Amino acid sequence: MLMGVNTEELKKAFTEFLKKKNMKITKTRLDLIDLIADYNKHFEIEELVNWISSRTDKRVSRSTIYRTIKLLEEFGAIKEVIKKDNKTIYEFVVGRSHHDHLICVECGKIIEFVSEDIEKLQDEVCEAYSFKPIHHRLEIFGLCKDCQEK
Amino acid sequence: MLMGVNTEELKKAFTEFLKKKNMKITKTRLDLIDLIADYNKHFEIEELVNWISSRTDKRVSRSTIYRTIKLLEEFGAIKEVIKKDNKTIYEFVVGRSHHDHLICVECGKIIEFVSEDIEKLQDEVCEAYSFKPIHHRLEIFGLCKDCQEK
DNA sequence: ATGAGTGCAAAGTATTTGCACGTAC
DNA sequence: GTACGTGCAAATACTTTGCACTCAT
Repeated sequence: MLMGVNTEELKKAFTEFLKKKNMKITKTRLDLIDLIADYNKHFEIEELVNWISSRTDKRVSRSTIYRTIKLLEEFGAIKEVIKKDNKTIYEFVVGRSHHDHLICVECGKIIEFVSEDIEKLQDEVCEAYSFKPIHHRLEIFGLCKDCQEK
Repeated sequence: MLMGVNTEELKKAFTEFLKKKNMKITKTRLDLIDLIADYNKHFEIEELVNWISSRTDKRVSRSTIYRTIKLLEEFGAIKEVIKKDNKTIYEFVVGRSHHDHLICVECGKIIEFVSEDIEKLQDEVCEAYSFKPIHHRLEIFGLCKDCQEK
């Protein structure tokens, strides 16, 4: 374990989640939580697959990664945060407050930002339409400071 | 032509755009503008392809639709507004002010909304990070009024 | 006349699925 | 022991591309 997220608690919560769905608590599923927590940054599935297959300790197949990613999304541990070039960029969201992203179209850099005010306005919009929000995604594409200067 | 957008002016502008890029002004490219304007709602490419192939007057192949959609996006006549289930939903944006979307995860309904305040806050965020925004996409997924009641 | 555009079929990506085998319970 | 989970390879879905023919200039 390289970082600060307490995966033990998380794995316990995921175990409960799986039990409620009458699904089995497997080593592979719990391992994947450790792996993603270890990876500790935004990821595309292909990237995660390659990174995991380069490890010798824990191994999870591509199909199981896809299957488990879906479960973890439903569970709420990860989110699809950016859709770009027909790829999905995921993020491990446990222990982090909600934020959105600035994405540089030139170099691909991802900048996270938090705006309570934007969140609040979104809630107001939803209320105005009697819409019950579940999740949202705000992507601002543009040029980062460095790429503007080039 | 079924609706209010003046495609003649739009086609003229697109012609200029193509000239500047040293690309040819073809019947197919201009036809596609009419077709999308005619379609007059959010669309997925597959949907547009089927609708176009059901017409007898103008026909454009799937490959050319993909190729021209990219050009029209660069030109600014259409936008990728929603990414859902690994599909892209486009929108014809000519003559319309910028807006974002509430998407019902149950029935798929799309509700458009405008919030000047959210736009303004986004600009402030960008400024704070010296980020030059080009376009953005805000998708709020949740349950529409009808689906909440069910 | 010439090179870019188009349509078709084939190839590429990303993701899902069927099936035989393994594992949780 | 039984049913669900996993890994593999095959299938699917969406998008792009190579090529021969066509059309804009």
